[in-house]
Amino acid sequence: MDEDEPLDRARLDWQAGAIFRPVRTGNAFEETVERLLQAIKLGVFGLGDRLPAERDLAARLGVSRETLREALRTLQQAGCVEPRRGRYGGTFVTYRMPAPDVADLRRAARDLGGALEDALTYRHVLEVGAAEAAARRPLSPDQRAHLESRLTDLEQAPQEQYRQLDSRFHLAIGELTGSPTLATAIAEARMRLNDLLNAIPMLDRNIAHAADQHRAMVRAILAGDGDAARRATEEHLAATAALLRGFLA
Amino acid sequence: MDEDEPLDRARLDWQAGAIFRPVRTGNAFEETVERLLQAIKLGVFGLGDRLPAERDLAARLGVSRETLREALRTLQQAGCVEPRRGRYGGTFVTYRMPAPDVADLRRAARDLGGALEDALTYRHVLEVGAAEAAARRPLSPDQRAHLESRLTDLEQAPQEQYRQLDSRFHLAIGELTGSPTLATAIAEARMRLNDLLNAIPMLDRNIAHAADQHRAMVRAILAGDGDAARRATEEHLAATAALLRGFLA
DNA sequence: CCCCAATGGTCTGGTTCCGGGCCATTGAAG
DNA sequence: CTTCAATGGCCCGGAACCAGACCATTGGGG
Repeated sequence: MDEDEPLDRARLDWQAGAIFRPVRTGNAFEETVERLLQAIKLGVFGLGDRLPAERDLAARLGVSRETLREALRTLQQAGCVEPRRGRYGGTFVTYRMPAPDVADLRRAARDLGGALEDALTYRHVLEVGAAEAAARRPLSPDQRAHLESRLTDLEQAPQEQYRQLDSRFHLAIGELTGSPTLATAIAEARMRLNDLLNAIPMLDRNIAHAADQHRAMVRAILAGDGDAARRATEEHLAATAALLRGFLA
Repeated sequence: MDEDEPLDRARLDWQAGAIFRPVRTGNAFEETVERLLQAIKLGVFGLGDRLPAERDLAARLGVSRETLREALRTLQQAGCVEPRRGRYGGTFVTYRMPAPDVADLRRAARDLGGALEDALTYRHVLEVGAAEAAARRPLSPDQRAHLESRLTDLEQAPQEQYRQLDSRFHLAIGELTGSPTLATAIAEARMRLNDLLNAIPMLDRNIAHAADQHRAMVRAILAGDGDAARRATEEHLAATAALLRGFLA
């Protein structure tokens, strides 16, 4: 046994995490809270927007209405959301993004721990690959217009909404790949880094730099130039990652 | 409202699938069966291998022992697995891969439906990105040896085990990125295509071609040449995808 | 002014799932 | 030969979760 154990251990560690990872991540309630919170923080729903009706939302999330309501109640108590009754009522977003704070950033990074490099690698592979895939795809006029509109939304964004519109821009590229799975994975990767990205102070110089890179990405994608799209995205993500590491150092 | 509705719909469809996807996919039992079956089909556990003990496995899968046992019972009835009691007992794999069959392939593809292109895109982005990421990373002697050993295992594989060792080779590249999330995603992407890939008849010519590509990938990764790793992987995946589409046409 | 449809708010019965304890079986070690 | 530890086999009480029905509130349309 003393000779076989190390081999078995190695074999399991090898990819036990990849195959034998948990089937169910904790309880449905917590998962639902997290999902809604991220939807709001990613800017899918902005301040004052109405969430889908409870019955509808519960069905989309594959969770019972009771569980969803418990999650909404939690968000309400946290001041993120506010229910209104009656016809044309609903659940409305009241969340306002807190001002960036380097202390928050360091704390968030500490919480992530070793998962930071993991998340950065994951995001890099997904977003670079998605940009290239989108560029190599024939895009409809609607799709082209949609991408450009996301870009102009972002460029005209008031500082308060910048992060959320930035997320929406990047998620839009994922959508253009035509692979729902890929789009979902990009959203998930971004969710993991979201608290970190949101905590980065916004300097005019960095925003201007990012805007150039965003434009380069869009140009390459619309031109159908996969290599250029990949390079532009690599550059953009590298800049963001460097910025992040800078504030953490 | 008649004017806002279309917008709301579009807004939701936009990425409702990405953010508001189901929190829980069906019941724990079915999910567990699927996971175990895929672990076996991906070759993580070969014929005659012993699975981790029930208590251990249940903990890894984040599921109760009863639920796991129900899943194992199902696999046993399907002839995939066989329990043995007593110390040094356990649950042993009895699954043998069925011979490739084009009819199976077409049926599996029909079951996937439109998700086929989705899965292929997803896999392409992940595996190409992973190969590049692995190449750009400093690899320990152990890691280099591990990759080479996976390659030689594959090259010396008896036909019966070829598919499973092929999966293990590709998953090993994911591991080399140092990103558990990425490795997991690669495993998941491969799982989706697994039934399809397993149903492809194995022709000597194709296997020889694949072997060349595998060697090129390993060479590039070990040489730290990210561009070459990416190109070699792109070529390999394109060939596989073309083969697949060929049998479906 | 009244009605109605859509929404959030509440309750209940039933199912799944979990946590943990206990038993039965087996083969290696002493 | 006996002991013992690790394993699969079994069972139960409680918690989580679900499906669905019903109530309360609201604002627009008739």
